[in-house]
Amino acid sequence: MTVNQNTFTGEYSYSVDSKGRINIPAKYRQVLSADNESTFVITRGQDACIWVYPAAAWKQIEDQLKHLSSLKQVNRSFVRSTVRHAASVKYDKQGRIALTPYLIDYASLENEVLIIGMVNKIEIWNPAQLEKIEQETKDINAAEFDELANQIIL
Amino acid sequence: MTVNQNTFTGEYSYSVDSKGRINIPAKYRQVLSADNESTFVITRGQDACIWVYPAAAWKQIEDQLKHLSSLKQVNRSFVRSTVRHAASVKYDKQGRIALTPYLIDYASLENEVLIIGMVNKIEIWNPAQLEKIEQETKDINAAEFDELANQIIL
DNA sequence: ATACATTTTGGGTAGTTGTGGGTAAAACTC
DNA sequence: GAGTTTTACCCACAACTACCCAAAATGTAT
Repeated sequence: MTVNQNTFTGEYSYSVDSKGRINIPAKYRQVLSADNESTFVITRGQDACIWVYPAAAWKQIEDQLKHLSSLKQVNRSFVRSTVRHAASVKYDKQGRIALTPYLIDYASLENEVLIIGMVNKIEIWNPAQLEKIEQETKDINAAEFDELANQIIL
Repeated sequence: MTVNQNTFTGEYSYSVDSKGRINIPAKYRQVLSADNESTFVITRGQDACIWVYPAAAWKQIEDQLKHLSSLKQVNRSFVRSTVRHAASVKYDKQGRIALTPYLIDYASLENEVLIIGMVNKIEIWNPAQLEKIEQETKDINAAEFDELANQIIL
């Protein structure tokens, strides 16, 4: 295969149907490696959006969480908050996954949504929410982007 | 089977019936490996909740406890508090397990409960109790959360 | 521009799941 | 040992989910 597997870029405008389902763009399904078995893990994003991981990538996160001892209070809280809203979802013959009511509510999704490739994961946004956040953080980001220049060479 | 065995994620709102029974979410039963023979071990959680382990995983915990020397007072207390209220329970044809009166009381369970996947185990909460604990520990955790998040790349 | 193929969207149906409750066997009490 | 309580197992129903079919929309090639 010529393209990078499990690597997502670009932006798509899709819709959530009355059953809470959403189509995974065909391009993303095509780059998903076979070992994921058509399965993604959806979870609560750090921003007001839904994060979608290839199942195999999420497994690595789980494996790390398994090594945190539950005797520590912080560890328990951390594992709980990370995993609590995660769900493993397989896409159907039409390429759709079912979102959970909680995540739809958390991301304030209505009919129209924006699907954005974030390299190793995918984000699902309410377009209005994204616009709002971009506006709010515009000034702050400008300064910090300079810092990043040290880490990433574009 | 395609998904990760004995690995639990997500959150479910279920109910405890008048006989003290609670349904194990179908997703959790499906990922339980065959060697557990439909059996979980329920025990007192570190927080005010019930911990539910796959039977095979609990066996490993017991093995670890065996290696704690009983000469130390702390060890004796710890072993006692961990094992004392543990019960092995097999789920019925409808997928329900019976909780013990002690554990129902310990976790202050009423009709409505929250079942949370914690990767290698399951937690059963009174929603109000969880909310309370999360509030109490929010500030304490903030700093350590960041540390953990840096180690585990989401 | 037209025909063909792929992709997205909408909806129907059969099977699964969660919940309540009934009954018989087992355990416990006096 | 008889009566009472508890436990284990079974059936039934309502709500939900997964799966399938089909139409609409979009993209591609000639």
